[in-house]
Amino acid sequence: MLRLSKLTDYAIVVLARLGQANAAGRVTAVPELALASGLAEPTVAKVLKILAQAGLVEGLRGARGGYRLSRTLECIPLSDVITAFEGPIALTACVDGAAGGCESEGCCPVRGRWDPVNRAIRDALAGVTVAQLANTPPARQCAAAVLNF
Amino acid sequence: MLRLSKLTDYAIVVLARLGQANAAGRVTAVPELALASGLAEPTVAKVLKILAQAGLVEGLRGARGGYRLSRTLECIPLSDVITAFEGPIALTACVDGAAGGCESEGCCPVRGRWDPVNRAIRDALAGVTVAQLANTPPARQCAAAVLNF
DNA sequence: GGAAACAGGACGCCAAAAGTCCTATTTGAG
DNA sequence: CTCAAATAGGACTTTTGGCGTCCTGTTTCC
Repeated sequence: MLRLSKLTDYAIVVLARLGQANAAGRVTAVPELALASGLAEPTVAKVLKILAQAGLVEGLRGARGGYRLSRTLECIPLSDVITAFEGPIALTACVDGAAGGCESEGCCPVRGRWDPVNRAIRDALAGVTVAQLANTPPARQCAAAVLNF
Repeated sequence: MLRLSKLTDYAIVVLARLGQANAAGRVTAVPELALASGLAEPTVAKVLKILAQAGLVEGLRGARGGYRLSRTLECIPLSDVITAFEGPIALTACVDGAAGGCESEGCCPVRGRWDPVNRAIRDALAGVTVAQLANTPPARQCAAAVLNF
């Protein structure tokens, strides 16, 4: 439905919470984040693992461990979060170089013409930071194109 | 996955074919469209029914009936097609006035802040016409904002 | 009157998402 | 040195929604 998956949605919320806590220099663990976000612990854990694999957060193992932001929320564009959970941002499967996937590739009247559209969506999502989505008070701004908020 | 549904994808292809045929003043029926599109007849029929309900095409019943475009492809923005098949364009369920859907509504740190993002996506999709996606030779242009193609 | 074609809905299958859980590994504290 | 806390990684089950198909009714031309 042109909707983000729930995990992606959760990720934004979790990142927002992490931003609040980490701004105070603290490291936050899963139980605390789950409580603050109103989500189930296993779900939050799953979200954080994916965020860690994408390099958006840093996991600190061992007792007194937890998670920490790799960059400030101002430096995390929405497109990065979405890509981590949903893969490359493209409205159709037949993106640029993807050949062979479509059976009617030869006669498709829209072949190759989705690329500008996908680029527009990507640009729009790259122009919004997680900080703008969270209620984060304006901290130091990143060098990023900013959407007309 | 931030992907269009297959039906939406088919719809663009079918509209493109309809544009070619209708430019010659003809009315096209389901079997012919299915053949030209390389899709199964029941699928094409389903697509056309939805397009007709959305007012994008006009169904002519009875023998020698078929489908005809309600407007030229230049006047059909991509957003109209997507809305017909996927509902309102919004990345999250908690859009503007939608209250009560989210259980953690009260404490959500991103509450209400998705709206500008959704608007940006909508604008981007409204700026592309089906004619631009199809290989349609440039006909008379509609009064529509056009994406940087 | 009959055939061709759309209108509208209902049904079943399947794939992907979503949520949960288990085990291994790491690390700090006592 | 041992234990507990916490992440890493994967596997598994349930559920949801897309997708394709089909059936019945209605309309219209020949």
